[in-house]
Amino acid sequence: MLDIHFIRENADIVKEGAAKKHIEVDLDRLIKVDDERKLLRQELDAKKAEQNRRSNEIQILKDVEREKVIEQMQHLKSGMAESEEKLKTVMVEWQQLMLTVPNIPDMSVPDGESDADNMEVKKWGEPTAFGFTSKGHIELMLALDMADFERGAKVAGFRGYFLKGDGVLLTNAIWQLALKFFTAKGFTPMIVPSLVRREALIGTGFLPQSEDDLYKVQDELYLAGTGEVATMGYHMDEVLTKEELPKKYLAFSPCFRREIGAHGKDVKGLIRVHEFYKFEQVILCEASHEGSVKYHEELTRNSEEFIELLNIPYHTVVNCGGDLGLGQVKKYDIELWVPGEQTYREIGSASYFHDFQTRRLNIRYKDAEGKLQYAHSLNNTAIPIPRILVSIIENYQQADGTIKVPDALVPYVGKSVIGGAQ
RNA sequence: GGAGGCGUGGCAGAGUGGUCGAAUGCGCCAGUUUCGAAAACUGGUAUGUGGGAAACCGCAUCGGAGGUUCGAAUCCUCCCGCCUCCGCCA
Repeated sequence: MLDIHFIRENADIVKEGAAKKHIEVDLDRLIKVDDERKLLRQELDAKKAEQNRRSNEIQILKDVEREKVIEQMQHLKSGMAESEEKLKTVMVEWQQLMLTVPNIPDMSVPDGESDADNMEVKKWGEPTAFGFTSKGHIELMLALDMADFERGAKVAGFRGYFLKGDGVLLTNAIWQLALKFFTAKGFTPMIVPSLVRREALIGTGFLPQSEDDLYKVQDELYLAGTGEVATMGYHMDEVLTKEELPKKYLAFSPCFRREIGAHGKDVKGLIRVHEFYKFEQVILCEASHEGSVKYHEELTRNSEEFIELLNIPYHTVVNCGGDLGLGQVKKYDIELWVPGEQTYREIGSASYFHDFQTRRLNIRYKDAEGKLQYAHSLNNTAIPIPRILVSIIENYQQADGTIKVPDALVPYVGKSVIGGAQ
């Protein structure tokens, strides 16, 4: 959410930003509704002031005088009820409109409509070359009994999967390495809820826009698509001290995505699934653009380093305006080489939000002057399971169908090759 | 799932219909004192919002949303959360 004062004073900038993101927003309507809101508010405040004044008089008055004033007050009251009703209607629309106003993308964000327009900013390693005919991760994993997709579909439906045997060992090894790596970077590990209330999803900017992407369960609870939701909700309605910032969390959680708009995409394998597990980096920092930019680069670099540790070719792209979410100011995607598809596939997204999320979540801190400020927030994937398995398995496959274990993972897997003679 | 209790400022804790935005204590900030500090004393210490150049003034906020009343922290309803006991359970 943006500050209404900011929106009013910078309507043109906000409109340009929305256009760059290809998000429709009716700012003129919002400003008109806001005018009405202010006017009604002032009217009502004046009436309440009158009411307060007269109520105090009533205490002192006696008998007939008192009865007279009370009668007058009853009149005033019915007039107020009308104003309140009007204001309530206006506020409903005001709230709805406010939630649709996107954050403004950074100047450095390129124009474009979709992920096809994202621009490469960094490339690391060369696409893996094989001296043999390489296989896809599905074939490899099935042959090594690391996963089961047929039974996955039988039990869990479309996009269901089981991880098995060395698939689980490999997963566990990645988690161990991630914990060690990211905690060494100063992140506090947390296991966070996936089952969350609506407030946390509105606060992070997933609702009301993306209702269709979320699983909703009974009792107005939702299954979050990322640990970011609960981790940001953690400090909801809190006032932090300047000294405890930045807060750096490494959140682990199961993640659930309906992938409603993705029917027919990535129908097989572990690239796109409804249920997965993710370590997520989340940062809350002081309210400065320079600080946000600094931490954004840091978050991105952390993930790049982790991938370099696994020694998988990747590139980093800066997302174009049309590929940015409502609250995001700027976003980098890190994409790993997938030999089976001869392309890079996203394994993580690093974004910063300025105070867009913290305004909605009411997360503040006291600055050096003792003034309350909304903190800034950022997040980036640390590592997603099982998607990361795709790139590891495909890039590390060997001619005999076995899979070499990346050096960094060997201590945690307990062997250097998956498959073949043990 | 059943029964009961509770939710007040940074914290502790009064307040059960009328100058209550809220006693008191602690904490915090400033001053006096001191070579300096501690102690003591004095004063100040919520947030949001509207108006105003400012001083200042209005409105709102005692978990949240409604309601009763001229007037609600206080009474009523629903919701959320916490605690205790019983039941169930990994």
